[in-house]
Amino acid sequence: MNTLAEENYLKSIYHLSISADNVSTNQIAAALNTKASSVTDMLKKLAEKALINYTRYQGVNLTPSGEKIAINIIRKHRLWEYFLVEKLNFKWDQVHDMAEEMEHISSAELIDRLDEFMGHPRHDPHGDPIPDSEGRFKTAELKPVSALMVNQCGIISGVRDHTSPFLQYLEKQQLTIGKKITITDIIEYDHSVALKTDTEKEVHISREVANNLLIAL
Amino acid sequence: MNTLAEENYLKSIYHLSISADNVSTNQIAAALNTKASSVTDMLKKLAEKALINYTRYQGVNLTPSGEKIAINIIRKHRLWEYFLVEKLNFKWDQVHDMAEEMEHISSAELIDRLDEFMGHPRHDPHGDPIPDSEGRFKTAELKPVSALMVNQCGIISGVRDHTSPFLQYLEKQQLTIGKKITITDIIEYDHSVALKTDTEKEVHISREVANNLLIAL
DNA sequence: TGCAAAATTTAGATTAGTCTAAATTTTTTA
DNA sequence: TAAAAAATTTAGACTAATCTAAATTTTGCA
Repeated sequence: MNTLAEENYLKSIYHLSISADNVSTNQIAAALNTKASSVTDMLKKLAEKALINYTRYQGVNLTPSGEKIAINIIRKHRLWEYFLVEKLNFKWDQVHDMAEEMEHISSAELIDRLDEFMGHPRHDPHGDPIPDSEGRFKTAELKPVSALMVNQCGIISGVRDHTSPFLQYLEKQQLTIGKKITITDIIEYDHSVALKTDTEKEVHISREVANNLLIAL
Repeated sequence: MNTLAEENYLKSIYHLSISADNVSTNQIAAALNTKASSVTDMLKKLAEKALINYTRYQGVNLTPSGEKIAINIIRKHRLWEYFLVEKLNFKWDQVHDMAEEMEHISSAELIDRLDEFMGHPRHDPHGDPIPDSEGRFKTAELKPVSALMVNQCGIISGVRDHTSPFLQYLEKQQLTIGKKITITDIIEYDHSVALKTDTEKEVHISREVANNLLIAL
């Protein structure tokens, strides 16, 4: 198997690959809170193991086997997050660090049984899709609230920012996964958005929040 | 916090301390499948951290803070084993290696909630007591079946051997935790034991099995 | 298009944990 | 009770992962 460090690199490369074809050394260093020189060393090792395609100075991308490993770690992370929230009653802003440790538990049998125990959930507490045991999953077409127009409505289905402060703020405003919202006004001046929930609650959110809150139409 | 290696050393020292006051370098090396020289190095580090009392050539024992850490790891191990058997339907002979990884998940809050989720179980699937969040637990006074006399009865409450083959054998003979048994005969020649379960099933076990099967009277 | 800035890699160290082989201490036993 | 055997420690080396500082390559913009 792979070391903990290797797994974390693969996971980071996977996440960074979403928005770019090739991932740079510095991007990885920033994501993992480490130095570029350390990243270079590890990239050589991962390339040696054929988990990434790496050309000096040109950035990297995952090979199919590297991607498979990355997706499996993400599957484990999201299933454990679901477990922590649904079974152990943690809040959605509390579970990330714990899942960060638990995602490295190796047994595939364990994770498949956990999946079954929870009824094969499709999404983690933040709305991110949970890959199945074959690594398959579909990313829903989500839009930020900031992309909607007045009177449009949709269901809160994901977040772009997974940090505690943001999640706690959403929780306080009752803007949680599954809630239906309707845009009531868009303030030209600062691009902030007024909206109401299905319980007729009126909420006013900043442009930044509207950008990080994702909607399924 | 402590590293994974440190935690494993403390746990091993704790387990070995049950049957001896001081634990030797070689005993630890055998338990951890490593070399005596590696153990010496680690003992110096643990002594430096005041987790063990160590005098060169004289073996070691845990300090109160070392013992506290060891018991906490054992608590986590046993709670996860219980989870795996009771919630994920693993057999009692399948869970050791998984729990060996899971015992290093650090969050105390997580383990306390897991404990609560499962209704504060007192014993793991092998009958071993689960320490509470303060590290308290009582070891029941258990006797090996080999210490009983004909017509004595008792409840199967623990095992001395935790290996898969032994546990699988017991399972096949329906000699599992909680079963009530009565000694029907003791064969002088080889010290093997005949017994019957509460379902009137007759079983004949070797001296070795009788030694490793523990009973509460 | 050529040079400065930014990004990346290399070189050389460091730390944790491990190992083998040699040296030392303790224990056993003749 | 002294030598042999066993246990333990020390010395020196190795691997994984990291770091800083210096060297190299790429990029971008004047």
